Amino acid sequence: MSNQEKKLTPEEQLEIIKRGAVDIIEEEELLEKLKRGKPLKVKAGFDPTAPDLHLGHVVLLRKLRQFQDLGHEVVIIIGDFTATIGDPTGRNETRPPLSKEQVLENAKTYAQQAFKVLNPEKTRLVYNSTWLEKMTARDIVGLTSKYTVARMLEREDFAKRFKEGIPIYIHEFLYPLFQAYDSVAVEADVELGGTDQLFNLLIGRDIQREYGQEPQVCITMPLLVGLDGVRKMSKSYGNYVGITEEPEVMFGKIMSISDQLMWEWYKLLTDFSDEEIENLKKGHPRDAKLLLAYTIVKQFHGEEAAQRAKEHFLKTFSQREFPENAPVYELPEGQKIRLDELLLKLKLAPSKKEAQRIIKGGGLKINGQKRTNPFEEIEINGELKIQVGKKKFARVVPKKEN
RNA sequence: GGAGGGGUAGCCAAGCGGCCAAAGGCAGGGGACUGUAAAUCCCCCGGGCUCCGCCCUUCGCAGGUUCGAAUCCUGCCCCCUCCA
Repeated sequence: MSNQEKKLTPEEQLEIIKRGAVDIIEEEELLEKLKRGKPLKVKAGFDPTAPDLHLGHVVLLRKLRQFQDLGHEVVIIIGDFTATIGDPTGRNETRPPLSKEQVLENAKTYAQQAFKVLNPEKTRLVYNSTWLEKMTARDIVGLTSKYTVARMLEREDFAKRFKEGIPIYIHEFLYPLFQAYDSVAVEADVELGGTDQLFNLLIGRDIQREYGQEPQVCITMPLLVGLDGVRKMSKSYGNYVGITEEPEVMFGKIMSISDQLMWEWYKLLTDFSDEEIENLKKGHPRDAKLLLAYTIVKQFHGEEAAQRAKEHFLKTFSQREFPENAPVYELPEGQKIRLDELLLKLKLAPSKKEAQRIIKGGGLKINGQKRTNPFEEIEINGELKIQVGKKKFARVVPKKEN
């Protein structure tokens, strides 16, 4: 992504902003705002309950970065107030409210990660507790009196639950209102979110109007589908690629996505133009995927690391070489150990039972040789290159006794 | 406040006195095929024991009945629906 600021006409800016976006409400309003020539305040909210950003967040961050490159200001709202109250949906009971310290800590690492995409100089970080915590009961009543239950129930999720008699808690109505109030507090010109946020973003418009402000323009970005190819990328589904993950890991994860998904990722996570993508589609999908992985890893770890990760990948998986960076374990020379116990010890299996299953199933190779008897004993008297399945490796070296 | 339904392995969901470590599905793991893709096929999927068998822990929690309980009884906790 280029760093330089471009002076573009409002129409040209709009073209860039529209790229990849699902909804823009309203487009004319956005153009109007752009025409004024003043930097816009572009708001996006982040939930500081989990401190790790993944590629799903990056879709949004990239769009924000585009705004910055067009000369606008990004306001990141850290939802620390909501985080200390707990999860609104009531489904994840196991998400305990976070302490103030935790939230601040998370927010810090959050920002650090976000700045791998965003320009720090054009980013303002604000905590919504700053204003939400100061609200009195009277203020809250004031806020809630500006919206109706009927309108709340327009939200698909609420409507469905209402119809099916699944409980909706009162405070769940409060969350969208608080988020909307954030827009009032920062006087947002534009708010960005995932498509699942559309409803909440729209409430922001209404509430801003109620508070005498010009309504924000709402822009939604597609939700990035995760590694499983089905559900949206989320840490809790385990189908994510964290942006702080090791280059090799990141590369490998990206290589494992389906071909179908790959094109979506190209659109949402890279700067390749539509024509370039069309061209790639004509080649071998594997090569396109290698380029995708390389491009994304480069974004977060730099060119050199990306190159290294690619080579590592090719060696290990295409040429099936044993990776040099496999974890090394020392075991006393001469020790005899059963294969299932060895796997357990090397953390290549969660239990002895599982280790036995893997071995019986033909999933263990030692120095390139398949071993299928879990009860076989092996003597440690030389380096062992252990491979479990396709992805797990470890190296055992004998440790001489003194 | 009243009536009814339910809590089973990571999730969904059968089972309703022994043959239940508990059907089936999903997720997951291993193998084959490949491009560590998808699709497909095969195997596995609580833990432990050198293991064609045995032992331990598990069916909301705590007790009880029984030779024997996820299944029956009692109490408790939690969830849901309908009525008020």
